[in-house]
Amino acid sequence: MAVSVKDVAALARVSVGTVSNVLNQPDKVAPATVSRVQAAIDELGFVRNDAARQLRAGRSRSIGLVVLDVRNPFFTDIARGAEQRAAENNLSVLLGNSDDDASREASYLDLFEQQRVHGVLISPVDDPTERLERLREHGITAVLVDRPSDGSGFSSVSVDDVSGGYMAVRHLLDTGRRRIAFIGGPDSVRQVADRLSGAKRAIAEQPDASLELVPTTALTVLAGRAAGESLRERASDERPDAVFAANDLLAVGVLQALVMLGEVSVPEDIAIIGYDDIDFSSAAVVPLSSIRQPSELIGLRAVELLIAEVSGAGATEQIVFQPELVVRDSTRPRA
Amino acid sequence: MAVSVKDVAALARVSVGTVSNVLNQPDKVAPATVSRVQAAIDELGFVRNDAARQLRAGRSRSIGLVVLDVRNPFFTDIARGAEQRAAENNLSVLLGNSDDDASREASYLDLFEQQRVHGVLISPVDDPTERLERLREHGITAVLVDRPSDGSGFSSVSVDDVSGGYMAVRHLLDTGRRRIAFIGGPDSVRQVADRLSGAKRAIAEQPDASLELVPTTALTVLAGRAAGESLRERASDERPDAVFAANDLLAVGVLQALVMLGEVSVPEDIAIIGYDDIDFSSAAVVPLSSIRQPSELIGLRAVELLIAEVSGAGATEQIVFQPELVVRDSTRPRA
DNA sequence: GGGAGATAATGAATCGTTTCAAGGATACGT
DNA sequence: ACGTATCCTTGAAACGATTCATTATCTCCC
Repeated sequence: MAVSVKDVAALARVSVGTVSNVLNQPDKVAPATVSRVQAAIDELGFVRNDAARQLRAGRSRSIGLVVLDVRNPFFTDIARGAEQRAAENNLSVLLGNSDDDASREASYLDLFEQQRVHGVLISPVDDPTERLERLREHGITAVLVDRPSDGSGFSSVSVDDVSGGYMAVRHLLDTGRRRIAFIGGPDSVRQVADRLSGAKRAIAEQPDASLELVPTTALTVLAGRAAGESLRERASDERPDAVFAANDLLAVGVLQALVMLGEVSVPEDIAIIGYDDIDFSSAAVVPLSSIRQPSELIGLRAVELLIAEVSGAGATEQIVFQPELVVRDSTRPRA
Repeated sequence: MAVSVKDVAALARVSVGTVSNVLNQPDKVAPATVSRVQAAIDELGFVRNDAARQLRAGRSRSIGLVVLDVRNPFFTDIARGAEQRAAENNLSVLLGNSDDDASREASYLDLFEQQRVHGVLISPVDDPTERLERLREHGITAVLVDRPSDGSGFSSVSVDDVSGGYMAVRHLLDTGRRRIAFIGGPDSVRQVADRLSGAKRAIAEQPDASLELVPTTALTVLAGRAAGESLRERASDERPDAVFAANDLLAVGVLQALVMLGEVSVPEDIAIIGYDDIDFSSAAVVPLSSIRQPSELIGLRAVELLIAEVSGAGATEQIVFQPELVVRDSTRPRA
């Protein structure tokens, strides 16, 4: 049933070595032979066995990508960027979804290690240094995505989340808000912690402003809705006058909860700003202000760094993008 | 650098066969030996080489999944479902994104074939029968996802799109609309054609109703926005009074375009219903009515069918789910 | 004490490809 | 006619795990 180079070689009456050469370096083979072998390949419907190639090569032509949440368009955009650049280099991308769960993340890394992938791109849940060093010892390079490498000796492509957090809250303050709520969590997610820290810095510059923390257990629409409901249930004078959500999914959820029953209006009563600027932000009930990150570019660059590190001198590099404020209706100043 | 079973065997002073047995059937090995081998594995940091295993096994433990659009939450939900059931069976899922492009789809299938995947789940761009039959000849089973198999002899898990299209338009008619526009395309996408055909059937039941086609080139927010703008630019008496968009992404785009400038109001001037009921539908400018499909369940079932077909008698099975109407503000009847 | 039976461990063969040293054929220049 | 350079092709070794027929060791019982 399975057709191998041997069968092709037999039919074309050449050696297996020649078949392999036709496949990999046709210019080393006489034209007549090439076409004879090609004909045999077509006739038998031969398809290369990747496992055997990889075994010989010692490494696969796939890149493993582990993201925190496939349902977040920010990450699928990164994946698209990565995939594009990978394809240009004749590589493919294996997409793994850790769902913020360290054990799922670990099992993907195990899988990738067993597969002897070309390299790994990862937006880690916790501090991955130790695990990634083991990968490196085994000859697998890793590039951090959406997370700086903090001198841990890995290449990384990230966006300055502290600065993004600062921009978001600075914008809220500039438009006259003073009682800010930060909605996000868990803290263990680095991006959340950084955005919060930027937010705090902005608050510190404004003596009459205050920052309240509303923790969530996940960065999803659902968690946002829950947080939003907790705000809506408060007496109106105990509500914040602005919300900075740690990402757009949360912001969408918060928005939904606040506006649904018509008690609270956005942005009149409460302004909202999110993070990531996913496509849907502009299509929300009230178009959402947000902090934009160059997501596809992150994926592209990450693959580039990976390829450079694998094939080149092995030098690491850190890239940090600056985010960008996108203002929409949800943070319109009060009349 | 690379640690193989040989090294482990040497350190534990057993044969390679025994190491393999410890890995795969520890109960066949004396407890003392197991722990000695385990110790050696830990000390050396041995990691199995998947390529070698697969080569021997003749087939990998991955399932290839090709979807039409990773950015569409409907498909990532399917992927999540598939991944979950796969993981329970000690399989992993490779996610490929065809982006409605037949050549991308083909190159993923080539890749999966070279990888000798365990099986393929595919939501195909065109008619994949021929290609999938070649896969089958090579011993790779395929299950169609979000598409009935039409007697082509493959298992499939789909949702009755004709019925969904009918439900959508029937609902619009029931709420008093008569000049319906169907926005969607390209026709070559089977789901679009089926939903349209259901829509036509509903129209046929209502003599005073009319259906207009507004073709799009893709099923994305962007394409929807373009279509929506073309409607907005018309004189108000030439606009339809309801829109049925072939999926929610389109619907969101249409909504954006119509409502943005405030000229057209939804649902007063134009009602909108989408398809898929993605999370964002309920959070749109005007919460969108939609046709809900059990997306995660589709992924789960597809993997189940695949596993059954691969390991069992090879019998195929077709599953067809019925969609469900979800009514929200965007189709509220006019006062 | 010897044979039957159970239990463990062995090691060579195998999967399908790539690589590479070696060999063979051909043409060319002298 | 001979040496040499050029161009193709060959065939065996290697990658690393699994399998399985075989051998080794031990137990138990008559």
